[in-house]
Amino acid sequence: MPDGPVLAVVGPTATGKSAVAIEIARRVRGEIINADSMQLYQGMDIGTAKVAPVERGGVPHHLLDIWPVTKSAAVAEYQALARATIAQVHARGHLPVLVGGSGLYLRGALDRLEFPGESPAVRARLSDELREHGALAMHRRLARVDPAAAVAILPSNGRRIVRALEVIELTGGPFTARMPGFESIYPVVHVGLDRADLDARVEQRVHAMMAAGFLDEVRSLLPRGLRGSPTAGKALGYAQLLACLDDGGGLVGDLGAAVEATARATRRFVRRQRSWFRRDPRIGWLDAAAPPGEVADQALLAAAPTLEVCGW
RNA sequence: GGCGGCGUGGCCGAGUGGCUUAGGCAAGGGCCUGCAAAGCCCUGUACGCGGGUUCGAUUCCCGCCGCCGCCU
Repeated sequence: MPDGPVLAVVGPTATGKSAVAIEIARRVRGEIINADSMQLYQGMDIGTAKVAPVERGGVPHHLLDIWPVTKSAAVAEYQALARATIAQVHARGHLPVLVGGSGLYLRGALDRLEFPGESPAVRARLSDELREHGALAMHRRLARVDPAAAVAILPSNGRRIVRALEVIELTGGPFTARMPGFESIYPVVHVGLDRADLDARVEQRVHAMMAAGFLDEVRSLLPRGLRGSPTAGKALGYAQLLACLDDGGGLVGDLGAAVEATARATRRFVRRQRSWFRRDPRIGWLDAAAPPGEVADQALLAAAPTLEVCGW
């Protein structure tokens, strides 16, 4: 008996994935599983465009608000959680609908991907060394212990060099810097959403977020340790707004400039997301400019053969 | 009308008589196995117009146009 099917709704931010996913879930008794690395955090609602409970249309949502803002995100951990959640949804006889724009998280959940271990202590030490000696020196070291990895990782990419050295030190084996092929462990239907007017929507959305109290949200996260948190504090908008606030929540920066910077950074992010998803041949793209209900119908039409094979 | 300054690639902004001609931002493309809304890489021959000087001008000279400031 094959595993149950999974529907993945992917694509760049601000494209309307959440609404479409809810429409899909309503039609097929689906349950939504978040695949957005930042919506995993508690208290980050407005800035991550998290769907409010009342707007979820009675559809169960999983893996939202599971981490405190201070926690450093971890794909491997997410992978385990996502797979466990998928199994639970299957057990209920429902369709898991994975929604999000975090490419690596999506692949971690759905694809044959295994993450080697991590050690905060080793990582911290290597990061210190990186700061002290620079990326080039670290890259030379990597070249000595794992020439293949050194070839795959650019000498300027300190972060990946550190991770490679960390894995090598932990496992004693070489670091595989190559992503495996696109091979899912479930029968997955990948639905990609995109639209031509994204830049304008991003601009609009940032302003809407500000009007909805984004700044106060960031303020409220100050005592919870948002500033200086390794992952959450670097999220789009949060980083820019944080720079405008002192530790007491007082406004010390140019808010207008921060908003513009956020919109710009988001546009750049959209480009990176497109470049990531573009090369995944499994994704079937739909124009998200149509109403969510229609897009959902199209998505289910595309998914029908796979669902049928799985006995849906 | 006079005097002075300016006019550089989408924007900002250095600079130079020739040595493929800064930099930043924006934009586009790409990479990506544990911070991934992160991190990293690649891509721009432009000097207002017309003459002149010169082997050679975006850089010097003259004129014109435009902008800015001051003066009358």
